[in-house]
Amino acid sequence: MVTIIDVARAAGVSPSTVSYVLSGKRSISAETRRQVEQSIRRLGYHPNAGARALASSKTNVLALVIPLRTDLNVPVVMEFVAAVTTEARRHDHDVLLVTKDEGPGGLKRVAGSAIADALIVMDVESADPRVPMLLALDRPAVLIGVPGHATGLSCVDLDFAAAGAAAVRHLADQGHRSVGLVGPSPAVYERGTSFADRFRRGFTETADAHGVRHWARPCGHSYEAAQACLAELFEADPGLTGLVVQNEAVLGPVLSDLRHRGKRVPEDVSVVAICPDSMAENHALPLTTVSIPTDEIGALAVEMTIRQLAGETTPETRLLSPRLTPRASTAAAR
Amino acid sequence: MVTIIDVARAAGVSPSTVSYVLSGKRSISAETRRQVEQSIRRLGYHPNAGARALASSKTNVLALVIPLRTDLNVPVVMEFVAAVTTEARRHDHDVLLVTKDEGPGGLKRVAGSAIADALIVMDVESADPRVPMLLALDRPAVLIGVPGHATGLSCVDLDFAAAGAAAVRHLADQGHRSVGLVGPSPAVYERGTSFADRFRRGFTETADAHGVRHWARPCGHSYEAAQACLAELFEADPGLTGLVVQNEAVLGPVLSDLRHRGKRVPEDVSVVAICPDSMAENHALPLTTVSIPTDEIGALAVEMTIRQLAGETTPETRLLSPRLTPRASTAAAR
DNA sequence: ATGAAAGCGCTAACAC
DNA sequence: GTGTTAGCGCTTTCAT
Repeated sequence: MVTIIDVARAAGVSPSTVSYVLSGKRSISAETRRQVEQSIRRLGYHPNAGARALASSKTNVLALVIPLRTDLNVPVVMEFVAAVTTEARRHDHDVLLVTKDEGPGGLKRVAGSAIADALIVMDVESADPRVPMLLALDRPAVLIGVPGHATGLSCVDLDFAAAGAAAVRHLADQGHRSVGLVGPSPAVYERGTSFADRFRRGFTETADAHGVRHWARPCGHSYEAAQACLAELFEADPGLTGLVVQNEAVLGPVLSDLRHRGKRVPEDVSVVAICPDSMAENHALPLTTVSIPTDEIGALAVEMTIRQLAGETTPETRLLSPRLTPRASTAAAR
Repeated sequence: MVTIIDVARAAGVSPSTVSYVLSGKRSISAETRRQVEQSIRRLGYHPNAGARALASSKTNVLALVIPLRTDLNVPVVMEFVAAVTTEARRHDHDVLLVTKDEGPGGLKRVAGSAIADALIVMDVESADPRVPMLLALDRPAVLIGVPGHATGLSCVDLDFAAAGAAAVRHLADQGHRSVGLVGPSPAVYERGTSFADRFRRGFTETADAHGVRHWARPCGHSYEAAQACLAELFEADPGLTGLVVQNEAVLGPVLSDLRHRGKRVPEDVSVVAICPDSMAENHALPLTTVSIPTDEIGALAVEMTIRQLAGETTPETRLLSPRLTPRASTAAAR
């Protein structure tokens, strides 16, 4: 193994000089820098992460806590993971994966063993035991999603209330007078994952404000669940002409069940999907969406984490404004 | 921060004794162990990962290299990530994420900085520049998937040739005389990701062996691509009655396009899907599958890695036997 | 602008 | 069965 001492010897300088060339924390003569950099390259030197962490108390690693459940949209989770990892590298950090099923203990383990400098936590629930743990840990931390009530932790998320509102407004503007929401699975509501409630609130309030009749139903991830959900919605109002689907996993089933019912999209029913844009364009019919900007959210989470690591201390909650992209699945009500 | 010295003092023993209690590397009297364990708990001690890594040259971290591309099945990738992470924890290891786009340099960085003890690499291509790098690195490494030709690296994967064979055999046994393969996207074939070729070979050879006519086509991830793919297949043989879909992303589109063509499943066309079981059961029609056992593959990859870390040195390639589960999407040919 | 040296917290000989 | 101690490779004062 090549150490900093090998490099120092080869360059004819002291180890500390090599360290300073690497960190840029003090000025180095051009000639020395050249020598050192050349030796580093020639020897193929890489600073030892453990030694560095021990000496500096910084690992340059961010822990990312991901949900394992399948009642969430797996591809969406994967997009977050990719976005966070990519952005972390951009800031010279690595990402350590922690699974949600480790619970608060997992966070404690990571913080206690100083294996990561900060934590990014996904899929936070309303009374999530990890929130008090994060507070107690007193490490830089950012939540992707927001817990039920303010906690003093930094959060990033799509403004789901505004997203729900945008979806309904789009339909209302097109003359729809009765709309249905195909929501996330019941389990998501039950454990109080707030994005579901926030979205439904935006949906409901905006529909009320526009005098639009509205029904909201959770929906499991199977075809049968989607079928049952639509059955309920159309039973509640056979005249329903607008559908908002906040459950990307059943987009396919919803669209085919509509077909079975003899409802054409968008002639008979307009459909707005809430999902990443990448998932809206590969359907038989390109879907009007309120997009979930996973890249932006992931990148922002990392930026906020890095800023906390740099000393910024006041927690902030950033809710990104939704963007609705009209495509072929919505049209004016007849 | 609580250090091993604090624990030692509290327990009235030396630091090394605490270390040995933790590692179990020498015998400790019951009483001493009790004292130490109690102090550890009382003080909330966690060994510092950096210090440990520095002193022992072991990080207890596995690097997992994941593809970011979307021409692979994202949910499948996510399942691997989850399986690897879960199994790693079972062996007291953590997982560090590295993205494929870092290329060979990423592997070098991870190995060079000793930030992980071993590497697990997904989505290996036929002339993958990461293979020679892995060989040069001389660290424990396991590939999920197999490169074009033997490399001296350990590999785990589904036996895709056998999977292709099983799918065709199932159809042939039901009396189908002409079958089509909806394959992964062209890009997957182009970069020589071998699972696609191995599957197609199993498909082709088995069809030949059974005297079954066969056509294979790659298929992009959009609805249009699926439509075009089926158009080509049915143009090649309008009498086609068996379809093998090795592209989970277009399962929905394929099924709806079949409907548009007036082909009922399974009355007119039988469909076998290659995908994780979790993805086969949520369709309008439960699908006959050859399942991709992501959990097993991921867990096995970790086990093989851990075994290498324990000193096992001979590389091995493990191809898991496919399992076909008949469901409602296949039936006897009329 | 550079060097010397004291740790960072732990493991693993080496003692007894 | 337990204690002592020399590093592991780096960062960062403190000197000059």
